[in-house]
Amino acid sequence: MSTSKHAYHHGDLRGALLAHGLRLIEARDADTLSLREVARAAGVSATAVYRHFPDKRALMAALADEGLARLYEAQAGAAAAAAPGNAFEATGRAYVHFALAQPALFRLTFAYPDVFADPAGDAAARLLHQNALALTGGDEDEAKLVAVRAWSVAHGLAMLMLDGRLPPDAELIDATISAKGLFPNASQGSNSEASP
Amino acid sequence: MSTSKHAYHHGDLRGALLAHGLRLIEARDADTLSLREVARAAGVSATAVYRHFPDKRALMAALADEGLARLYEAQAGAAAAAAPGNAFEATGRAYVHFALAQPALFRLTFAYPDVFADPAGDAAARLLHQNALALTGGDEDEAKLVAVRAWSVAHGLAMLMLDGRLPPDAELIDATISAKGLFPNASQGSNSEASP
DNA sequence: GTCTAGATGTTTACAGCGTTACCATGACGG
DNA sequence: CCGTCATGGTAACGCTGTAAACATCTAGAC
Repeated sequence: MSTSKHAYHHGDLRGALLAHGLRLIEARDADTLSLREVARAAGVSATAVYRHFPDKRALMAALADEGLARLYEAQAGAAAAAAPGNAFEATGRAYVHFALAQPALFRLTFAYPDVFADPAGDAAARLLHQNALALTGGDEDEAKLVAVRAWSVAHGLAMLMLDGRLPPDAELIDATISAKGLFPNASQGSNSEASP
Repeated sequence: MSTSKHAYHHGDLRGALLAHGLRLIEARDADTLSLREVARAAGVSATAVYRHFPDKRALMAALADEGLARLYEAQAGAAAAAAPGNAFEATGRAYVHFALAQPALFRLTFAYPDVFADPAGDAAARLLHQNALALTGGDEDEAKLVAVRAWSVAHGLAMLMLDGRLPPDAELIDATISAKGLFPNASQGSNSEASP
């Protein structure tokens, strides 16, 4: 564990590869990140990567893991900062804004299905489920459906905006991700400003 | 116009390339179609493609055009076959089912934003707008929002299923793409929801 | 009919990619 | 001190998209 800068052995090449990979993909629009480019950024030969990841897919999946974690953080932060009744909408807005802010990372996050047993994925799913449950007043079956719909709306809106099919306007996001518009007859429990 | 099998000049290489490209991409899961593979399938050298398309992107965009046309046909067919009140839901279901049936073509369709001035895109947008307008009872502003929401739900659900985030169940599609669930207070004017 | 110009095809080549086989270095346990 | 093994590098293979130069067929002018 030398951690010296000019060591033949890197010390923590795996971490360095992930860090450089994230740095590279954040300043990018499409997910055109190459294994060789990441190795180059880390100042290492391309084949050195294979000592830490079996193939490119594994490297990208690790980056996708980190992307999912950041997406969850953005959502959780937005939910915590929002008023109690607006937490669900806030997470949805944060989801789409995250996608627009870091398009390549967002795409990468969903391009690699290996993120199944990911803790961040679990946390995000839990947050979504809780929000849905609050909206349905405890109805489990209805909450599952609401969760799928909410996720689909946010994900679809993000994708269509990223793909240039819809204008990436903040107002359009707000209007689309609207609990009142999407789930008008929900939440006898915790709704704040229900229709009079 | 020889159309003989051994002609030096192909006759309609552009059309042949598109046909072979579509045939190849239909039997595929990811959008990993290469220009050289299409050329090989057409029995032609790779660089011959450049006499008909400026680069690979243009070839893929042309394939995406055809994909969009087929997606629209699937939707229009489903709308025509459905009962009058269920046309909107039917188009949404057809959208997701098309994505599941031809994942690579569906992905390709949205991966190339050059399909802006496409007639099929216009037709699909018109169909969506009409369906939304019927649901809102003529309210234009509300119809635009409903259209965006419906598109987002269908597109997001399709993408999440293609990416292995949601199980590709027909029942889940039916339950999610439900006009009663998504737009419960529709078809009666529905203007009790306007924002402040 | 012949000639010529342009459209359409081929061959060759180049740089970049992911990946494998093999070699080099150096950290660590005996 | 020395061997072993994790961790690095080099060379090479087949693939990709694409440019340059060359070949062939077609179409119109005379």
